[in-house]
Amino acid sequence: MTKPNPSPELAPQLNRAVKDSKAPAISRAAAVLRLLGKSESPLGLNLVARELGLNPSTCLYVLRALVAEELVSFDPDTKRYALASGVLTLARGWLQQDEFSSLAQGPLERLSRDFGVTMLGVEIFGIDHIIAVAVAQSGAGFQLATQVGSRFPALISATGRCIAAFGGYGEAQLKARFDTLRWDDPPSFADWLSQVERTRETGLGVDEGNYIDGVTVLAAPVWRVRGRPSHALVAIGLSAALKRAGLPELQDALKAAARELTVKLGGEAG
Amino acid sequence: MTKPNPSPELAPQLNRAVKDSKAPAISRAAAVLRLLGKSESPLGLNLVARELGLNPSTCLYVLRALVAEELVSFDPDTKRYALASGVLTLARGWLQQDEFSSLAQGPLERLSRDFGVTMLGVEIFGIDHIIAVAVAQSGAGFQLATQVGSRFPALISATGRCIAAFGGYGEAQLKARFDTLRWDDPPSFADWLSQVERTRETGLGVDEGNYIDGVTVLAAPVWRVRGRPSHALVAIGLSAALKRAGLPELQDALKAAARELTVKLGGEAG
DNA sequence: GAATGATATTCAATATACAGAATGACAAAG
DNA sequence: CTTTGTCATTCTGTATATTGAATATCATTC
Repeated sequence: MTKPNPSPELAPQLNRAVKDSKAPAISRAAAVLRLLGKSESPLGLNLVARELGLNPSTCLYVLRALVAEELVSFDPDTKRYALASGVLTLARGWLQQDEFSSLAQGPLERLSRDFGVTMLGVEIFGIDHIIAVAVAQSGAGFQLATQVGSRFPALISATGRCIAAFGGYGEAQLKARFDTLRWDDPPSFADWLSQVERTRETGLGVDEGNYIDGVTVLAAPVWRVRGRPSHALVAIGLSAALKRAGLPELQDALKAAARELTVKLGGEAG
Repeated sequence: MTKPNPSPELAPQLNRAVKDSKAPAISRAAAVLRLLGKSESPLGLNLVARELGLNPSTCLYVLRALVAEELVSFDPDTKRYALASGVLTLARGWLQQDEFSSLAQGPLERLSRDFGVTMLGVEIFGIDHIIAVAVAQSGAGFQLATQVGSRFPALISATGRCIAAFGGYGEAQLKARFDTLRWDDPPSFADWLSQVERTRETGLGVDEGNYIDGVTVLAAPVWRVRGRPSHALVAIGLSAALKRAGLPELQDALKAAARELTVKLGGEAG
């Protein structure tokens, strides 16, 4: 007889992390922070505890400690917990240290302004995922808002073509990942592979409305070390607007910026 | 006989946090994250332990747990630890939830573009400090770079005039804080008070080269609830360039944007 | 190549963080 | 007004996270 399990839980993965760790409280704290970060609204103690499979008592102490560290805010009236701006201060420390994000910010803003597109600098974590580490919005017209810290599957959209083209992964491995992706208008694996091949030739990943309907995404790889790209520069704009703004010019400018960054980071393409 | 204390330490405050906490590991983890965030470069285990007054052994487990949670990165060759991009993902969760930062981003980008200035949205934490929670850079010309998460003393610069003007703090309290501030060109307390008075009349904080030589800063308060301002919109630009761009127009636009945000947040000035 | 000093890491005893039960606090339903 | 249910919080014994010493690893110097 197992216990009734009234709501879906993130417990299993957390339990694995807690087991064999010499500092389980930290795993729990991280899980709580992530849960609060995902949530739309502040959460009560029991909800957090249930969701993570924690003992409410333990969970209370975790939350109290996080509140004391100003990573979590607590509303005494509603007894609800939410992320506090302390997490921003941590993020700032990372941003300052990260060479890529520091170097990329300027070029991203220039491209964003010149072509009226949203620009991202992303860090590539193997074949698994990418994270937006620098953002520049055009400010004009529609905004395709993405925030720093946003996480995407590695093989999605234009960056995905770059990672597939230059990451040195086997076709079987790519296929397995590819099949898990969600697109507005999914390309066939064969089509996608030929686009990847094109990316290998041109040095530029292109996604024309596959990922998001009516939106064109371009991505140019950046190398910190030889081997596989560590980052990418990404341009995002409405397909119609991009044609007007001069797609070829943007493509060239994007590739040039990526090349320049690769040099500054001491890397080398290929 | 106390132990020799070869290097300055952050230990005391951490020890206080650890005492009486039911989750000391979390306090330690937070301290480690902050230390790594402040550091220019990756740090070794012993350095971290010494700086925080932790047992190296304990510190190792803390760092391992943080690495497992992808909040800290570890270079096996150099055995150095640094913040990892996981902290960005946490920050993103906060940004998404925070009503002010979501609502402010658009207006900030518009003002930044229209007037060629760096724009900040800051959250006010009483008389103690403020944190930049939204940033828009002009991209053109010199950049006065400030990152999301940056922390400043509450009473400094233009925002300081707003907080002093509308925070309802006593003069003695203000004086005490004021005396701790560092400016490029410090105003006298009397001068500063009269500027605060002006801010109370005009609804706009102005700092002309006090905080940073040659740089003018404007700040307009935003109210989430009646009482004292919860946030502010800040414009930063080279004094010379701002005069050319049309300072009065920027002042009006800034105040208008702040008023609009106050309404959207359901607040009320005063 | 041995010795020194600095690291990082493991290990075993013990102070204590944690789980579970019990108690308060509060709101909604009867 | 009482009951019922949910939620937050306190309390207590015990499994275990923490500690400090011991060990391992690696440069650096002699």
